[in-house]
Amino acid sequence: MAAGRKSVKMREALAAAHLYYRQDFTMEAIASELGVSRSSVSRLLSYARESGLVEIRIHSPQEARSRVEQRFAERFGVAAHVVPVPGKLSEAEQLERTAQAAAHIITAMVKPRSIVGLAWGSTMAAVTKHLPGTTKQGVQLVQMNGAANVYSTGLQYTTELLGGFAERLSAEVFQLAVPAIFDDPATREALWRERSIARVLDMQAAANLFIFGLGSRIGDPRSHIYSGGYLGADDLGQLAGEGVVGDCASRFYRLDGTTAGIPINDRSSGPSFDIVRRAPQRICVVSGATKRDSLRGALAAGLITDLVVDEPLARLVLAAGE
Amino acid sequence: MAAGRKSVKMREALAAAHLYYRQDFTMEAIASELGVSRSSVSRLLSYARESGLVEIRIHSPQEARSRVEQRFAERFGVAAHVVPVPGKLSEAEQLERTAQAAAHIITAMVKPRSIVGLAWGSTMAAVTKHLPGTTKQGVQLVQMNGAANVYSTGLQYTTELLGGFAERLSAEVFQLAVPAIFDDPATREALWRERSIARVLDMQAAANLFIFGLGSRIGDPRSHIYSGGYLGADDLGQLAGEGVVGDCASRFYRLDGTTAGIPINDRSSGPSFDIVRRAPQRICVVSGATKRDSLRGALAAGLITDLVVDEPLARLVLAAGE
DNA sequence: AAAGCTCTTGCACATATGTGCAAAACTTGC
DNA sequence: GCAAGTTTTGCACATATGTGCAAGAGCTTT
Repeated sequence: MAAGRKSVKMREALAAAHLYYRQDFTMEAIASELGVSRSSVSRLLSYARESGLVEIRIHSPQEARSRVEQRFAERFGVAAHVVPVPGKLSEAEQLERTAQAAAHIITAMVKPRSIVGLAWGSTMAAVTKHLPGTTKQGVQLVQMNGAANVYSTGLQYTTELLGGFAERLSAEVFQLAVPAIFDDPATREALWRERSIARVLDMQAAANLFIFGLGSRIGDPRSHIYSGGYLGADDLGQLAGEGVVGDCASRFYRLDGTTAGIPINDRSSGPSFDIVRRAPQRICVVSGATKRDSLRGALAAGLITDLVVDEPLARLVLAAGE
Repeated sequence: MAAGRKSVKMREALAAAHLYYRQDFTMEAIASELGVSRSSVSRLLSYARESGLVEIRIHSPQEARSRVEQRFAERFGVAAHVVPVPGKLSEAEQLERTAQAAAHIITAMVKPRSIVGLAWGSTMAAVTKHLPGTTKQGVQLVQMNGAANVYSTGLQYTTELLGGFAERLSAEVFQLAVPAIFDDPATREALWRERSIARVLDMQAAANLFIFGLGSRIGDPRSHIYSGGYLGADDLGQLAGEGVVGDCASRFYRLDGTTAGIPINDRSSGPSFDIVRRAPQRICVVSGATKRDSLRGALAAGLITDLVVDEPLARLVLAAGE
């Protein structure tokens, strides 16, 4: 009986965790108490941590909040979590660290029965890798923007991404199997009337937590949307002409946060910013200096309530606003 | 500047904790990143854990709740935390374990701006030793029952106990400097009208969390109240005659939870059970087989909402109720 | 400014912990 | 009921971590 085995493991892990973390037993002692080998105890404890049975949280007394975080609160009204990155680190390593911090912050913010909206993207993919497991009840996870493009349905990609996310949060998944950017706005309107799709859109509007990265400025090869066959050459020209600095869930915006008069948005599968702002908590994860203007625009648009950002980028944005 | 040093340490500990617990760095790596020696990092991390900067919590998914805990919920309507104790352990070691578990549960239940009522006793003394530090804001700690007796004012004892508790919770202390049991009920009435005392009594009534152990059956040398000069020989005879099985904050009760007609209660410094039951959460910590009937009585009196108990005692109580 | 004190640091060592590997236990499919 | 496949276990080793001690830094007192 597979389920039985699992629950035995869980109980043992729980017992081991108690003895180890609460009573400061050595693994050796736990081993003899549980009647298994020391290495099994080591593995049980790993399991307990990874599966979320044991949660380690770090409290920052507010005096310890960094200057930078305070200034984000004052200037933009967002709760910033600034991730320090030491010395010279590649952009990829910076992203990893930021994603790791974000994963824990997200886990702490998802409550039982939350409806969580998730915009796919490379940042979110990085976050997923670091999410610890939890045992929250009744969480629902909604995909915010489509991922199909000229070359692929994106199903593989989003299924993996959302699936990873959902597994860690033990959530139910609602996928949005449509193109990221439609060729014809009328197609979107038609699909949006399909009940199977409309149900997902309703859940988006009801989300109480929205988690997203930001597309960076045009031409950045690391943002999927600009390089993955989602946009034609004429589209890119149009975005440049309108002064677009980034996107959030496939919706494009300018440095001042406005979206009006950017035709591509009429073909986007992502939610309008009014829908986004309906969610009470909106966590943005963003890393890397190239995202400076994306972040400035998203802040101007009021998309963000909670920001996870690497320190250099945070400083850049503060400096740019002066 | 002492404050400055402390806050530097805190920031470093926080940074180290992030790198260690979030990013899985080795202490060696953290050391080179922070520019200190590896052993300092080890010490910083200890500090972070002890000071409550890092909190380790253990979640029990309810399927993992033990049979015993479920039966406590069904039979008595209390949330029991059963502490397993392996094989043969002395009563003192059992108490230590139970106290250690209780310390963590208590820490998790104290919220910012809580008013916490605390009944002194040997169980609480054991709990105090294991309380981790926290940085909660605006917690107030109220002594529920006096501790003076024929030989001592009890000030030393309660100051240490409450002080230890308060320090870990960064709470403000309200002591009740009166005898545990008055010789003359009129003295109590008079004192109770003193404004300095009345203020403490008001706080007791306003407590939202009440934490207490239980006095065990008469004659048990481990319960202070029966051996510390609090009660005369005639008092003890009276308690026995009335079928008293234990006390909570110096108030005595019978196996069925009743208190009516026990004259000593009129001279007790502790709160009436009606006052106790006013607190929405009432945590009882109790360990050791001799407390069986004390616990049964306290359960019958409805004093308990959350119970921390060692497994053998829990089983005894369940068996006795059948 | 020196002496005396306390608190912190790094070193070196003793333990404690993580992990690849082969054997064992257990599952599954026939 | 057996064989192939999968998972779990303990062993042995390599690392990682905790801690007593002596030296150093920082602060206080004279």
